[in-house]
Amino acid sequence: MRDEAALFAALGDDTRLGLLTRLGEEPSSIAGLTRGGVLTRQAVTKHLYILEKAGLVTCARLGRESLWELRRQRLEDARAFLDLMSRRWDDRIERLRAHVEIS
Amino acid sequence: MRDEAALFAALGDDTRLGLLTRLGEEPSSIAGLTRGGVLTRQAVTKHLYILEKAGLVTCARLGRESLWELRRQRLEDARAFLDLMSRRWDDRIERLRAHVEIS
DNA sequence: AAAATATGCAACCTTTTAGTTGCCTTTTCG
DNA sequence: CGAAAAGGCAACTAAAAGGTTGCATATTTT
Repeated sequence: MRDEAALFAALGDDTRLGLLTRLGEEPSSIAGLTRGGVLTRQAVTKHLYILEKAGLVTCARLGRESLWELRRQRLEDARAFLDLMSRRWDDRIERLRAHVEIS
Repeated sequence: MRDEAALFAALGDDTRLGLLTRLGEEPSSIAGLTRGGVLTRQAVTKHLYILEKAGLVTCARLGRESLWELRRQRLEDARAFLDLMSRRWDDRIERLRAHVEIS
């Protein structure tokens, strides 16, 4: 279960969140993601690899360019984990409250 | 809106996820969190500060010890952000599908 | 008051991370 | 074919992250 850390770590960077947001609009190539930004192509590439390793994006080669696409499922995974933590906390509060009411 | 990166970055570490999980069970002191682990007290302290800066925990001094507690709300914030991204992606897919059906 | 417990602060070290530059390969297009 | 466009790979740098040790301070506890 604790491979979630890598997932959150991948999300924990401004640049990468920006890339994810753009990929959320539409799949894009490295050159496309680089255009208009301040980073070099290689910097973008490295971030994409990190996102890929975390399972947040996939890449498909298409001729001379590679199309990167968001993997919604992985966002869901992260969300589920946070849900679980929240729920556990709520349960604990509930148990506490119940215990107080008894005594 | 893009202070979410710091939030996810705080979540993106095994040790911190572990601490959060323990704090999800019950509030605890630094010494308490250190006992039974492999890290030094100072390492734990640093992680707690990072979590605090990200808004994920709060600290209340109690005599000679400090009680750290999970802030459920902040988990919710992270979840909401992921929700938003997922939803945007879905909407886009939906738009695409609709467009294809028309043509 | 003295010993023990819980923490704070600061300096230091090592590994990762984020980015860069330079050069080489693969595709496409005029 | 030859130039332009899109990428891959590797080496290098600076800064941040994760940890440690050592020492000082505040609170209990006996």
